[in-house]
Amino acid sequence: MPEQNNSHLHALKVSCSNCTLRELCLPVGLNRDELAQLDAVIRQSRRLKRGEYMFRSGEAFKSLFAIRTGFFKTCMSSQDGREQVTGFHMSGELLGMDGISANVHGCDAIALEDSEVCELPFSRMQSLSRDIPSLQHHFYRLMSREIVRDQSIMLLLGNMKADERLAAFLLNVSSRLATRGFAANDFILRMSREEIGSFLGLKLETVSRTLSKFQQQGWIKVDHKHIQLYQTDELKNLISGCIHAHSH
Amino acid sequence: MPEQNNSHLHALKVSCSNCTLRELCLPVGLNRDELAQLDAVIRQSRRLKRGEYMFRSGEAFKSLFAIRTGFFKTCMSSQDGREQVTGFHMSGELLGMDGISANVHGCDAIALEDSEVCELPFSRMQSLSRDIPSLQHHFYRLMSREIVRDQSIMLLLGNMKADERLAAFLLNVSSRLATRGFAANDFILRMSREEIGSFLGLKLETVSRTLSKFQQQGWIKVDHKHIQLYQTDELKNLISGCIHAHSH
DNA sequence: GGAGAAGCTTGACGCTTGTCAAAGCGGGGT
DNA sequence: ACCCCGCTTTGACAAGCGTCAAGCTTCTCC
Repeated sequence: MPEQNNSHLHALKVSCSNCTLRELCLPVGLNRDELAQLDAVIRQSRRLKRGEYMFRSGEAFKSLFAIRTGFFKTCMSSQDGREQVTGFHMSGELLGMDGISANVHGCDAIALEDSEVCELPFSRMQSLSRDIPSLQHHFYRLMSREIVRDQSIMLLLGNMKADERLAAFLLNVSSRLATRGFAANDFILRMSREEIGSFLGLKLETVSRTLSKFQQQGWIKVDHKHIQLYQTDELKNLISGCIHAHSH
Repeated sequence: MPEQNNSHLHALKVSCSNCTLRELCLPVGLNRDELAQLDAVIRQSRRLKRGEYMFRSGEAFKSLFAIRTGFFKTCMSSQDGREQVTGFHMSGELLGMDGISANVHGCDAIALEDSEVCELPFSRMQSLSRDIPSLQHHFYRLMSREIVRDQSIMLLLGNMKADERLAAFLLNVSSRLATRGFAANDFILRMSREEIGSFLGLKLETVSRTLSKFQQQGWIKVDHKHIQLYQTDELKNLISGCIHAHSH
């Protein structure tokens, strides 16, 4: 249900100009000189092992982080210990935008596999985006995209049943992997059943049961974290009714 | 649960410079000349009657809208007709930021009472914010605030029980009204039970029953849309466990 | 002012999902 | 290589919320 297009690459195109290279940035419309300025701002990338924090809720906000490689979850925790996963994030995505409003990070970002990120000091990106209009516009669009993503998750949590949520989740993961050149119908989940459940507003047992149900119906194959999608049409059918429709 | 501070006034301070006046803008740090530029960009305000659309999902995105007076809901509708309310919005709040990413509005915005809005043509705000750094920063913060708000609603929809959701909702409305100088413990709801339920991921009957339950316990008084809060402490107790806590 | 529609409340019932429990499997670390 | 711990699966049961239905109040429009 959340973004099923290839647009997350835009973040990659900006963030990895000093590594994954020039041509990735061109779509943003930067010239050679502007690229050099951008390179100068991006800090050396940081490597994180599985389980490490990219940032924590409550920490001072100084930078945005772009995922170069790897996989992350973001989550908030409540006073009584419950934690809610607010998103799963793959290469090319930009994290930390919720920290801008109060100059404090609003969630934890934790690596679910060994990962590599670029740090973008926000104040310098801000002044740079004054000089490079297309960069400014790009940032507005990225933040807007995050708003759209969050709202489609609100729709999922507010309207959909357990099997619809799982179907939407699997299709979302599948399409995002495909965008990055991985197999769309055969992948390894990097997160636990509990983390999936937390993200989808379900208990881990419900996640497990629903996956088993999908398997019994021949729609997917589940081997622990290894998922294969056999009949994506059936999954799409499940959520066809609850998908967002423009009114015109 | 969503924003319980006075920061929504920031949008007002920007948007209403040509009406609600100068001093409201100063906190953003604009000088006389910059204010004049801003005034020139803001279009004459528009009046809307109850039930009218400020914008519709699918329409071309050209402007953001600041609510000067009145009350709005934003909602998305799915193909099978179900609609989900994604937010309720009061004076001073800025709407339409989800349209930036795709140049298309992503939700409907509908007046729940006669209202008045300022239109901010986005491309002109964008170029103006290049010349006025504090305005640029202000916009980033407003968008970030929207992300934070959406994520706290995700937390509500993913983790909380019906009575916790209602308590969080009532306290949120109360605090936002107080911020605007209205009574915090005695107010008229502008939306129906069904709209509340849609926003909170509940059915209207559950909303009604839960309000009745609160009333039986002496915590509130319900007379249709007229709500009085008698024991906000009890409501706060309900949600104290599920409120967001920084990890440090 | 009256009639109809829309919104609200309340009850009875059932389904979906959460809770508790037990057992199996797999993976990571020593 | 082995062991232990954590993750997953599955079952039985309970509860919370949704569904259906009826009756009531309030608002709107003529």
